Amino acid sequence: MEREKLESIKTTLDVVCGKWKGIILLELVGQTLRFNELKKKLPDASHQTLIKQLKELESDGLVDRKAYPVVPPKVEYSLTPYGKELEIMLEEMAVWGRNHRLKKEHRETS
Amino acid sequence: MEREKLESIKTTLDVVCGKWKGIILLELVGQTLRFNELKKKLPDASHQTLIKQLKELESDGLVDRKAYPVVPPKVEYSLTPYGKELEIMLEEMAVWGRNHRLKKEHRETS
DNA sequence: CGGTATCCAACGTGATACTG
DNA sequence: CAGTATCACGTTGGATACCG
Repeated sequence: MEREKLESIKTTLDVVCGKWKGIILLELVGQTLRFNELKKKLPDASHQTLIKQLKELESDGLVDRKAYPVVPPKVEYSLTPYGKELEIMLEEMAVWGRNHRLKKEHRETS
Repeated sequence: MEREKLESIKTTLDVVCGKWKGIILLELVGQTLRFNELKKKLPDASHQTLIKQLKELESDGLVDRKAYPVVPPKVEYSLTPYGKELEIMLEEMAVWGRNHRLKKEHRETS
């Protein structure tokens, strides 16, 4: 197995492996959301965990943060062109995860 | 965004997000390895961290563990048919991760 | 050779309170 | 509304030592 491939996988996992990052990215596919809208979609994520993860995603170049100089503040998050390239991978993850849960249920009821 | 899709992504991340899991899975694509062989391929992973992660992957149904009743012990790890379905996703992760690193280097040298 | 048992440090997540 | 600061806590990964 080529060394570079291994590194690439680690890199991807590093970027995507926050408790809510996969979901954040998926929510942002195809739409721009304000912080509060995003928060409503992730009711189980705490306020500043969400902020932290958004900041990490931003500094990794996946998410674009646009702050409007108004009162009260308004901040919009969206995917960068680059973050959009993750969509294929997210789809694959969704497909596999669905099967995994079905299989798990099957194991537990058999 | 459909609720089920979000759950599916979380499920997948739960399974794949160990420090070495992605790499372990990738190494096992297409080949069966003994514990020691695997260990040699992951020189930076500690002995029982590796064991822990293998156990988790096993209980998640991704990895098959085959122990031969011989002395000294011989244990072989391989992907289950089910684990093999991850291959597509791993490939996508490798592709994206490669781009990510290239972009990062570009940012840092510009 | 492969695995277990403890114990510990580091990190990620979350609760709460406060700011502009 | 969005973000920061501080602190507490659980989980994860790793070091060490020991077993079959």
